[in-house]
Amino acid sequence: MTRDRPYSGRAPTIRDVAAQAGVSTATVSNVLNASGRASAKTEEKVLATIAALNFRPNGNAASLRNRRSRLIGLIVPTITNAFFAHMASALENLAGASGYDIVIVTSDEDPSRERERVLALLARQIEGLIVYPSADTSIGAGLDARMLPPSVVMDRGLGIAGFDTVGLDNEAAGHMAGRSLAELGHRDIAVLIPDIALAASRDRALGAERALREAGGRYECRVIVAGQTIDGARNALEQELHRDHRVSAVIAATNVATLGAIKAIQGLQLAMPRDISLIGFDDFAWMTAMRPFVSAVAQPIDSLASSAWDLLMTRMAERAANAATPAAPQRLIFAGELRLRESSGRVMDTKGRQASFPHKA
Amino acid sequence: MTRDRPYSGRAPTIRDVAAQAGVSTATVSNVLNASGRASAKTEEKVLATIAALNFRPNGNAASLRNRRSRLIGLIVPTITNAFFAHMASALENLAGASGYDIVIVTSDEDPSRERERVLALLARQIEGLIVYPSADTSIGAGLDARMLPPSVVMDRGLGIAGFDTVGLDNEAAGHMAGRSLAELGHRDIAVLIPDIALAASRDRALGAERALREAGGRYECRVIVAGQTIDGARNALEQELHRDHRVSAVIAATNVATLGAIKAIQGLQLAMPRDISLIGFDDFAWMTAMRPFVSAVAQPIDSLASSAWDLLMTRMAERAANAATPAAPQRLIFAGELRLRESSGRVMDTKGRQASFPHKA
DNA sequence: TCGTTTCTGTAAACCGATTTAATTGCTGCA
DNA sequence: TGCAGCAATTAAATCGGTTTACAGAAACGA
Repeated sequence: MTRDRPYSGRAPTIRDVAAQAGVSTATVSNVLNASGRASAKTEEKVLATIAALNFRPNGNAASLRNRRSRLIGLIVPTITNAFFAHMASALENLAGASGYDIVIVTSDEDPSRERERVLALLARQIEGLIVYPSADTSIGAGLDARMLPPSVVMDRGLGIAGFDTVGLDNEAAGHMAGRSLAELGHRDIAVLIPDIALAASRDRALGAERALREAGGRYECRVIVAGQTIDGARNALEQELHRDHRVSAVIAATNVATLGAIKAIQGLQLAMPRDISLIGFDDFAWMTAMRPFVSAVAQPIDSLASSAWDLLMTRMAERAANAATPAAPQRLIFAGELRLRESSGRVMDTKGRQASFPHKA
Repeated sequence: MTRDRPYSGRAPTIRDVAAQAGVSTATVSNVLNASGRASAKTEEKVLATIAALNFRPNGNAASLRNRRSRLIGLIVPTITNAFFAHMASALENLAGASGYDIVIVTSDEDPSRERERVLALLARQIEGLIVYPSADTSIGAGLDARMLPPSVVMDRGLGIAGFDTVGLDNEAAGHMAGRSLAELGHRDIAVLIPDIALAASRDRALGAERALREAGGRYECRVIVAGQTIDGARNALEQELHRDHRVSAVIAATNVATLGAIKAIQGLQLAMPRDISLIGFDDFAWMTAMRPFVSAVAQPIDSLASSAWDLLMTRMAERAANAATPAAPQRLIFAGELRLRESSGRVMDTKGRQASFPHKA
């Protein structure tokens, strides 16, 4: 035998509690919601039966009646990327403090999957949505603001009209990295980005290029589109470094690209910053666990999260108040922070490096 | 002006569709659920109005009536730990394939918070639960199997009675690492674990010690309890290495501890594996991005996830069938895989290392 | 031709909570 | 004594779907 009673049919409902306590369901509901409508004596009695029956209200039923799910959707490309994991965690904390739950879903960078996931969230009656869109042009492959609850778009889709937006100043962040390298004498830079179609990536590359341009003289800024995987980034950079021996510095525009770049550089037996400099993006613990410590542009995750949250709450309040004229969509842009460490340094001549390539060219 | 219509009151319901299409709600429901009960002509008509009104069913209402939420809860200590993020991702994929959604909540290693989160999940009528408990003795600080939907306990709580369990063979995994080090001649080993109260940690340490014991002769296996943070692990190991100069190898029992250990070793200017050997746990991309590549015991995340999922589905089917005598709880244990890389090597005498400590002792 | 299936379709109950409007029973006061 | 005012309580409607039980019509078999 495994348990005293097999599985005791249904969970108790508010009706069971009411019957047992000898009151109406309305009264039970009142004490549940602490509306102060019940007398102390009744309240005590009801509370006692609730405890005795081990009753817990069915949130779905309440949600149906209330039209309030206390649920916020968060859609990210993948939760295995540390940046999104940290963002999710920050948002979860903010949500918890306001009595909301967050349901995280992943799009795998696929707009049609994103659409499907968003639709699933809608069916669950989410009250708000925070999205890292997988494409810049729309949420969920063309879902309209009218079909969505209050939503804020993060980072990538800075251009999607009609939505509040929060993100990094990507152009400036790229510029920061580029300028730092330019000041160290680098004029031949490769920028590793996941996807040319993503404005965030593109802007980081554009910023880097502007920095080189502003430095004056000749320069070459090679943008390498490397996909969303570590190995993709690694292979793309390895090929590039084989092809062009003049590249003396790399900017990796995401944390995934940063890892790929490091692997490529290690694999080629190049030393940072002697043979090649690297500035990565996002800043996680492993970046200061390896030698050399890797320089990187950090995103202010907590600020991004809390302003996204505030924006969302404001918008939800507005809609709840049934505002006739909603405020114009806001756009909050945060600066990245360049954390200069050991992987980026003064440019050296690259003869030594060329010698280390055993191939014909 | 912002939009043509302000915010058009309520979303359309199945009643709106029924009225507009000139049928009953039952018929609409039938075509929604493709029960084949409607004629082709009616179905077409209904589908057309659904599209015209942009109707999407309220999942909460369906869920209330069906007693099926298609929701599975997953509770992990923190989603920012790469191991849990990967586990969550694997589970999400499995769930998606079966038409379930997963809602991930975090306990922050705090049993009372865990309880609160589980209760919130219950209120949302989850049909199943997968838990990495924050303490070994129970789920949600004492929640009883009778109060929970079908649940599987992961890894840490291998001892919680009455639940299906899947996890790593922690003792064997620790033994693997310990034996490898013993074969390389190490006899003084430190094992960095997050928490002595967690059986998983303890077992890894115990396994390591057994390996040393079996190697014969004198040995010292020092278990260092270092908490759940990278810096905690780092500080604890730094202190230990200062205190005891004979320690020639470290086993870091989690990925967090591994990162902390690397930082400590780097900070002390020790070289791996010359001055000290390291075997970490869990295996993520950054472990092969740094030099030396770090040796580690990898967990078979996909196998763990899919057997947890299968177990859960089986149990849910059993309960749905209202089985009088549920099958006895299962316990699935998987072997870890030791990936020997560069951070662990033959023991050397430690004179050189002692010289690198500038302190008095 | 009549009884029996088979198809389509619907009215109404139902899931489990919340909320509104009404009711009951007191207390207080003129 | 009569009635307003208030506190405590409840019956019933409601949220938006699904499902059951039943009805009418068409098809079928003998």
